[in-house]
Amino acid sequence: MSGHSKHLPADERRAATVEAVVDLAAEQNPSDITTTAIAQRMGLTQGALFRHFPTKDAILQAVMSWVTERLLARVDKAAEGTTSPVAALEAVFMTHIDFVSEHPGVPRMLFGELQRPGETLPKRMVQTLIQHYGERLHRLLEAGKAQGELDAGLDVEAAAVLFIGTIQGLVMQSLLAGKVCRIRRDAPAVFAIYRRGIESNT
Amino acid sequence: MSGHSKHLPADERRAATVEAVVDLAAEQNPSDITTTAIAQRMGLTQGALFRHFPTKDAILQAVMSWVTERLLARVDKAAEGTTSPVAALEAVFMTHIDFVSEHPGVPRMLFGELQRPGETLPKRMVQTLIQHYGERLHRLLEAGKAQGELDAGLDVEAAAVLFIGTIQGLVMQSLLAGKVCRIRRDAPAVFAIYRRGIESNT
DNA sequence: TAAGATAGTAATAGATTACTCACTTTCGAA
DNA sequence: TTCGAAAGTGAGTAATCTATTACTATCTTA
Repeated sequence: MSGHSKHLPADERRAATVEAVVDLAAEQNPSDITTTAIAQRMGLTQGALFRHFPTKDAILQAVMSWVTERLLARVDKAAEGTTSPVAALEAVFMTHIDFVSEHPGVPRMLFGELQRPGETLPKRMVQTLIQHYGERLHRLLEAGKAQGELDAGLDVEAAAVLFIGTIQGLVMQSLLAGKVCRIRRDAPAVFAIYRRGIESNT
Repeated sequence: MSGHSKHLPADERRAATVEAVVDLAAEQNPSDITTTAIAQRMGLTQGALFRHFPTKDAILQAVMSWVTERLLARVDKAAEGTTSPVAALEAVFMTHIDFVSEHPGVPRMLFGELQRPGETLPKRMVQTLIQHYGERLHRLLEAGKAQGELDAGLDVEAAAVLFIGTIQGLVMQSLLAGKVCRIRRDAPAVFAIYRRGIESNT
C-alpha cells in the first residue's frame, strides 16, 4: 500500500497524482477531469494538489512525461529481443496494445491534447512523443524493406500512419463495446491484416 | 448569404446552429465548445440558442443526426456506382475521407462523445451510426470474400475495425501536422496498404 | 395597417471551475 | 523530546458555464 498514508513526500505525491489522472482518464473524457476529481481519487483535498503542482497544466505535463518514458522504454525493450524487422514491428505493436490495455485512458488523453488550440506544453510533449515513436517505426520499416522482408514498393510514411491508426481503431472499438478487453482480443487479427499489407509476396 | 439576416425561422436557425458547431469542432476540442461560442459564431446572443434547443445536449444530438444522415447517404451513393466489392470499399473510403476533409471536427466529435461516461443520447446516436457503418463494411467484405476478390481467410470483423482505424489514423496525423489537407494527400497510400492486406493473392 | 406569433436581447441565477491562503497536522533530525 | 520544515485542510475568490426570464424587435397575415 503506497497511497494510504496521509502524508507523502513531494515526489511520491506527484507520482500518485499522475497515477490518479491516468486512472481517471480510463473512466471518463480526459478533458473533463477536474482537480477536485483528482484529489478525491487520492483521498486529498483539492487545494493540496496545488502544493505540488503550480497549475493544472503542470499536472497534465507530468502525465505526458510519465507516458513518454514508460511507453517508449517498453516499446524499445520489446523491439530489442527480436530477430527481424517484422518481428520487431509485431513486438512493438503487441507491447503498445498491452500498454493501452493497462492504461486505456492514455491514448484518449494524447488524442485530446492534440485537439487543444494554441501551443500548450502538454500538447507539444505529445507531438514529440509521437514523433519519436514515428522515427522508430520508420527505422524498422526501412530495415524491413532493405532486407526484403517488406514490400519493395512500400510507402514507409503511410505504413507508419497506418500502424498508429490501427491502434487508434482498436481503442475506438473498445470504447464502442465499453470493454477494454476487446483491444487485446482483437489485436492479433487486426495486426495480421496490417502485416499482410506491408510484407513482400512470398 | 443564408446566415446574415437577423431573424430566421426556427428550422433554419437550428440548421445554422448545427453548422456552427461543426465548424467550431474543426478548430478546437469539441468537448470545450460552449454555448457562448456557438452563439457568437452565429452572431447571436447565448440565450437565444435555448429558444430553439431545450438543452446543450439537444444541440449535440442534432449535430449527430446531421452527421449520420449526410455521411451514410454519401457513403451509400459512392458504393452504388461500383462494379466490385473492393472498388466499393475504396469508393467508401475516399468518400469518407472527403467528408472528414470538409468537416475535420466531425470525427473528433464522434470520438469525444464515445468517451462520455453514462448513457447520453448523443453517445447512443454515435454508437448506432458506427454500427450501421460497420454493417455496410461487413456486407462489402463478405461479398468480396464470396467472389474471391478478398483473401479467403480474412477476418471480416478485424478488417472492419482496421478500416475505421485507418481513417482515425489519418485524422490523428492531420492533428499532428496541423493541416487538414494532409488527410487527402496521404489517404491513397494508406488505403493501398489496407487493400493489400485484405485482397487475395493474385 | 393592426395584432398575434415568432425570434432575439440583456441581465442574471446557480453551479462548477482552477487557484489561493491562513491555519493545522505530521514527520524527521538534533 | 523538541522544533522547524514539509504536507494537508478548509474556507474562500474570481471566472466561466448552462439555463432562465422579463422584455423588445421583427415578421406574417387577416
